[in-house]
Amino acid sequence: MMAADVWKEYESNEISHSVAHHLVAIHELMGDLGYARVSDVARTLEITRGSASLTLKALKARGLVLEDRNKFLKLSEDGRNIVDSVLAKRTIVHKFLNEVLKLDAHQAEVDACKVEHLLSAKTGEQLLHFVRFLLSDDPTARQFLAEFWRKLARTADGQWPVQDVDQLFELECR
Amino acid sequence: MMAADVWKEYESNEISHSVAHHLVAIHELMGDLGYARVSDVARTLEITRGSASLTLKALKARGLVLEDRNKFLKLSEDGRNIVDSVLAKRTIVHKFLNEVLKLDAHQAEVDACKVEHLLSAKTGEQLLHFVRFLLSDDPTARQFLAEFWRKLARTADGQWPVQDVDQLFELECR
DNA sequence: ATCAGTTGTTTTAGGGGTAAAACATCAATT
DNA sequence: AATTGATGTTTTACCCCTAAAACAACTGAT
Repeated sequence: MMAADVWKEYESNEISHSVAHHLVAIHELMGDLGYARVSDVARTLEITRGSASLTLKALKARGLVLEDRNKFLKLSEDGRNIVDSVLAKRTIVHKFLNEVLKLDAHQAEVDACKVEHLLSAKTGEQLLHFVRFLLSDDPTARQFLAEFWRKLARTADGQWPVQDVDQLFELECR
Repeated sequence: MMAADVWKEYESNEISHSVAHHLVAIHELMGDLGYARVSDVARTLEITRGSASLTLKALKARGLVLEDRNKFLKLSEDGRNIVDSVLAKRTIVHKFLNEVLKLDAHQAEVDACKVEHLLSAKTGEQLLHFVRFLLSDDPTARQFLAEFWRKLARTADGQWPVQDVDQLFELECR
């Protein structure tokens, strides 16, 4: 059985999906336009200015977003750190899903987007090491990937979701 | 830039974290006690009966949970399918994080719990194939894992989050 | 100087999820 | 029969996120 403190950590996540994307939007706008205002964030995320205004007000109060005398926004040091960790996880998860598991780019993007802000730093770090080695030119890695993809190509899909997991890994939970 | 229809899919997820755990709780209670009432679910999840009552009322309305004449709950066919897919993803993600990436069991449990209901079926399926082969007795897989773990052991941690990702994978987004 | 468009904000409202409290039912104990 | 405990529900309220609408302020064009 899963302890309640485990599943309840989900809601107590310091950084929500929405907040992550507001911060990333500011980061990208700074790169693209050189500035970021409430309207720019709203347009980027395709939400109303009112909604962006409220969320960004909260982020200013949390010290993740700073504001100009002229209402121009930028990330604080803390905000930048969050964006860095989120984008790093997004990148590595996308790479793993797309280039290793061979999911199409759109599905990889959607799934990476869903989990990027939820994975722990340690998980992101280990996944980075793993994917880095997996996609390196190390002959062991190359041979393994070639063999995996070969087997994958001959696998008939369709037995998902669960019966397989039970057979292959002795499962106590069913 | 990430299109808004991608990041907005998060909220439009058919099955929320909370709902997933209510359904799984019923599943587990059926296995443990042979029955599941509102109070049992509330006790399992460590939330109030009132909160569980409201959520489960919604799940009954959605046809995922069925109710006895005596207020005893059980999963519908749809509810069972959701539980199966969620538990399958939880299991395979946990196995990957713990047995491949060598995260400790608790961290693996927390991270798996956070993403289990968000991953697409296709991602779960591919991950299953991947982990199955990776942990099989195939010599290519065994050699690869041994080499990865050997390299991992000599890696000094701490360069997370992001500078590394940039160097290793030419990144357009920063 | 006026008018239109853009921008930022607040207010109001709704959905999801939760807690706290009040309430009604029911069963077992006395 | 009366009390106690467990159970299920509703109400109220709060937090997060969003939309819609109204409002104020600023900018630019005429």
